Amino acid sequence: MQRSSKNRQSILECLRGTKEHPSAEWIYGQIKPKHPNLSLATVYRNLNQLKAEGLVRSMGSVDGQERFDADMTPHAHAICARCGKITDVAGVHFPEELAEQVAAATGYEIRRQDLQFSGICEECLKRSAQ
Amino acid sequence: MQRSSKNRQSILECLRGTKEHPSAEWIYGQIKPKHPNLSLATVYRNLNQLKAEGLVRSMGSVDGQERFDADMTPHAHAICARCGKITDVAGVHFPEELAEQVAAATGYEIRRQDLQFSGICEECLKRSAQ
DNA sequence: ATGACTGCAAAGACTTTGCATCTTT
DNA sequence: AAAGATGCAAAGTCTTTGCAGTCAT
Repeated sequence: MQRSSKNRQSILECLRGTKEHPSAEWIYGQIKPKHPNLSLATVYRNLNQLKAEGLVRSMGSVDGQERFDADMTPHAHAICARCGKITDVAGVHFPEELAEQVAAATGYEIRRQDLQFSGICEECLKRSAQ
Repeated sequence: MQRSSKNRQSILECLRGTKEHPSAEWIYGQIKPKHPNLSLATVYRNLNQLKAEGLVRSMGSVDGQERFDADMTPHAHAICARCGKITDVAGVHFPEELAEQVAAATGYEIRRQDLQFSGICEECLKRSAQ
């Protein structure tokens, strides 16, 4: 049986309190100052556990690092191909019936759908304009 | 300037000739028998190069391995969370105007959009039904 | 007490890189 | 001959794991 753990709690709170869609290491960097003997392995272990519990999901890897999100509501993302930033996109909804179409076409039992846009973010555009 | 290379050629053909959305290692395994002194590093190097040229794209990582696709036409994918298989989904089109909405909402210059479904594939469903 | 959680260091897995050699132009 | 491409082995990254000690129940 699972117990309560301050580390796991902090990790979840950290993830819920940011829009960074961060990597394990970023989370570690945030929490470490307050819990000086936290280790990176614990962050990885807890992220995997939270993922298995469905409290957190993986956004896939950007530049070789897995990125996480605690916002489990369906929403689209935009990823900057240059700096790796991940931005939530509000107000873009994909029709629910798509999942059924896909299930019919592929035989899959669909559990999740992700709509991901990739391009260059506003800051990177400005930076390269100069 | 770039030169022609049998290795790169083979890798591209391999990728174009399969629906596996394979990893570097899978491609290596396919080509190695015909080119016995091919090295895995070369596969990685060429995949990166092909990616930079826009002839190949990355599907993101599945179980820690990056997966590639040479089909550059917009299409949706279904990924099996159990076995990692990636299946093309035909006939599911996302409205083009979405990209514009996203650009307006985020300030990004959108270059690509990916629609990804994840769930359990037909074979895995059968397997677990027994 | 028991089983879960943790830190640390070591191990693992995937990918990249340095370098000498071989190819293509 | 010059610039790319390659093989091999070594190095790098990110992530997981083994183990002994700690903590929650």
